Amino acid sequence: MRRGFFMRYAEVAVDAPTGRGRTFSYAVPEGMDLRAGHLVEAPFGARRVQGIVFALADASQVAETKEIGAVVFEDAPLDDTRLRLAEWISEYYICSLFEAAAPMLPAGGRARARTLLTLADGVAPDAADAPDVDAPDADGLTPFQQRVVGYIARRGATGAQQDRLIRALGDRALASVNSLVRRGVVRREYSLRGPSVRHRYRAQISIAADRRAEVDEWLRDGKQRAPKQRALLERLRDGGNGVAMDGTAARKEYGGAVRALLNKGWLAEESVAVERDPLDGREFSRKPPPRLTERQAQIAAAIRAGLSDPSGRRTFVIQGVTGSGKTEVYLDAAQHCVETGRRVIALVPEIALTYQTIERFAARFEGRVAVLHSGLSDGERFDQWWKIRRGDYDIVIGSRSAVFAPLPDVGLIVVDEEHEWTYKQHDAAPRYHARDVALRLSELTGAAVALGSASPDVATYYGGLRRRHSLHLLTERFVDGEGDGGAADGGRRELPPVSVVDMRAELREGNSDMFSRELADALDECLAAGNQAMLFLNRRGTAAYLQCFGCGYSLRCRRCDVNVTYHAKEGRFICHYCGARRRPTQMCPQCLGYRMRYYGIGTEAVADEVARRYPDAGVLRWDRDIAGSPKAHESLLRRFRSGEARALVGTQMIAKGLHFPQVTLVGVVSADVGLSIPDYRAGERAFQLLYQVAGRAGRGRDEGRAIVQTFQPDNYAIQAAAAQDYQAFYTREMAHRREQGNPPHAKLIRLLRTHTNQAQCESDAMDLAARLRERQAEWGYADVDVLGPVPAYPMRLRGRYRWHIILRGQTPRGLLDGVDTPRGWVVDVDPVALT
DNA sequence: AGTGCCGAAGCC
DNA sequence: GCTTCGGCACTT
Repeated sequence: MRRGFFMRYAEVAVDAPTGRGRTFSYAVPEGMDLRAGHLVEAPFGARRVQGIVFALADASQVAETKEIGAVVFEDAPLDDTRLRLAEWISEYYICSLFEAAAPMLPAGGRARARTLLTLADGVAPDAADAPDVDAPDADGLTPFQQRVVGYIARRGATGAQQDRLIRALGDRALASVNSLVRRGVVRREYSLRGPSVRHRYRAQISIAADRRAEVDEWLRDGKQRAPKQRALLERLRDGGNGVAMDGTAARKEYGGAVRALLNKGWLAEESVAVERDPLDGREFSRKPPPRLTERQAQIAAAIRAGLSDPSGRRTFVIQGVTGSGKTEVYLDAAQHCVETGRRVIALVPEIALTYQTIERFAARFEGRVAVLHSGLSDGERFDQWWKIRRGDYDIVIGSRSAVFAPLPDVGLIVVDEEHEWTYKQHDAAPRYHARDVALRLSELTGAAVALGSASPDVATYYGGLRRRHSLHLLTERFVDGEGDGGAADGGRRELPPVSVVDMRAELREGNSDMFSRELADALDECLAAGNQAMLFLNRRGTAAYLQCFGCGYSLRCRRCDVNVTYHAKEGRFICHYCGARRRPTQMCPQCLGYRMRYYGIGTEAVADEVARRYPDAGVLRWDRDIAGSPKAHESLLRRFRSGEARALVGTQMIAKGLHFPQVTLVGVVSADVGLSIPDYRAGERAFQLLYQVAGRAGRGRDEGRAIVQTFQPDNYAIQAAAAQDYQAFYTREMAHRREQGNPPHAKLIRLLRTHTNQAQCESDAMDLAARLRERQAEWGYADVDVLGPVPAYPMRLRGRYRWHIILRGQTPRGLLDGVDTPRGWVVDVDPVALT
């Protein structure tokens, strides 16, 4: 958009906790070339903050405006489509417009304002050296204010960051700081650092275009001295037209000759952006696209049709069992999309676990694929971002946040394993679901969306049955050498038989081992035959908890209201919520007796047990403790695939997307973890996990089997997973959802209050719930339930108490219209878990 | 998020 | 009648 004479004002979403959709008017300085989508810096109150220009206008909201301070990147990071998308996110997920747009900025582009605190001149830091003394000192500071001064004093001349101080000393430290600043004891300063990442440039020299003739003539005349200048010029000339050399290298080699020629004007030097590309130099084996099966071809044709007719339904749900070749369908659709001149975003739940999928995209579209993942350096991500925006790639593949990639002309969005919970961001605003953002992006751009899963989210499947989406089944499963199926020349394969073992019966009959007799026998047989086995358990560590046999006390985290899990290798108890470590204790801290016992098992214990029983099998453990980085993943993957290790013990990580042809036995050591948590989606979660785990067996030439151990053999989710029957699960689950009025029959919004003080937390939650109920009565929102407040689980996390209110109904959002989120509250729309 | 303002509570 | 604290509205 060109800024006309009248466009003297900009509507800017500032990086401050404003209400949803809100912008502030700023004057555009004379001569500033400002457009919608620009990232700017602007004064806001006493501070300077970043902002995003959403519109230019010839009038302002207020009489007096301040001026935009600076434009951060010359090119506007957000295009019109993304501005509209941010508006929707702000409204739908109830967050500020800036928060909504922030994930669409180039990596490292967002610069947080920092508040620095220093002691004012003349304040003796030693006045606060004894922070725990109760009596007020000569300065008249309260003991707590002394602690604050002490904290700042310890940071010295550099100053203390206010947000860190508040994290260290608690919320009330802010009030003390305010009072200390007012009294002149503490000085407060603000800083807004620029983006942490910039384009990397290198100097490049070449013969100046307009002096070429002169240079040629000088070189022809063989008599001149200055041999270095001559050598450099000859090299640049003979390299062909417009040949250039790196400036630094040239100076190193030719010394002063460079400077001399630049001064003479015969050489030109310019800055060229250096590209940092993580896939550069990696090779992918390129295979011709396989012939699609009849079923795959039908689905591919439907998507192709959807790609060329954006007026029809263009969301395609592909329910395909593990190994049925969904990826081939994605690849075909992607190819068609690229051939028609549009681009593709492919989302995968977790890069490290879906590396095979990425490799297949990279191989099919060599050199045209950008991979976005957390393992990249900021610089790599930054450069990728701008290249994607320029249209240098046809395909962007990445996890959740890749849905915000600045790809021009998006024609297709693939969401692989669409049911995965990692697609929902729950820990920071915007609390978006990447699949739902993709659907919205599709509405804005006309792009088609392919949602693939073996066990779709019941809400997605419901959308398919209601014909909101186009629903397709891929039921045949194929044996193949490598990758996620699809080879038409492979043989058909039935799903592996799954048996459910009742662990209560096992106990009654005197077997208290972690393995039932059936699983133990199957392991013997599998390993003796030289095959591989995978054992699954949804808990890391060795023992689930340590409890006193005398008084019932169990060892808990100091900052969270949960038991801590024992990790034998480290010899420590670890809190799985905050990571805090505790030493083991033999004496009960409560009754001072010596009867502490270890209860429950984790992956570490299972791996140890397998290693004890089968010393020669080679046991690998695969969970978050082991596989922290993508490198570690790859190395584990290689060791298991090569057959060097024949047993793999792990958490849900091993259930996802990986393909091991030699695995003939999958054992679920305990299917029960997480099944009894108070969450309406517990059943769905258990089903998805078990369904996937069981599907891991028998993907090669040998038959496979799966054994599920459980204390709840009658649970519908476990039974349906064992029967590998999605329909059965769906029917039962939907009946429950309907009965209880839960999604997809209603929408949920979760309001979470956290506070270091338990009573304050609870009473704030009570107050808000009461206000909402009043509002509900007044406005007549009879179809919205205000549930709670109740303590969230865990009730305390990282030292903060947690209470929440759940809004449930057809339009729960209406109750929050015009309500700004109070401080200390988190709003989560469509929460993925109610814990 | 930071800040100024206002009323309530604390202090002499 | 004075100061301090905590909640609240405003920032363009």
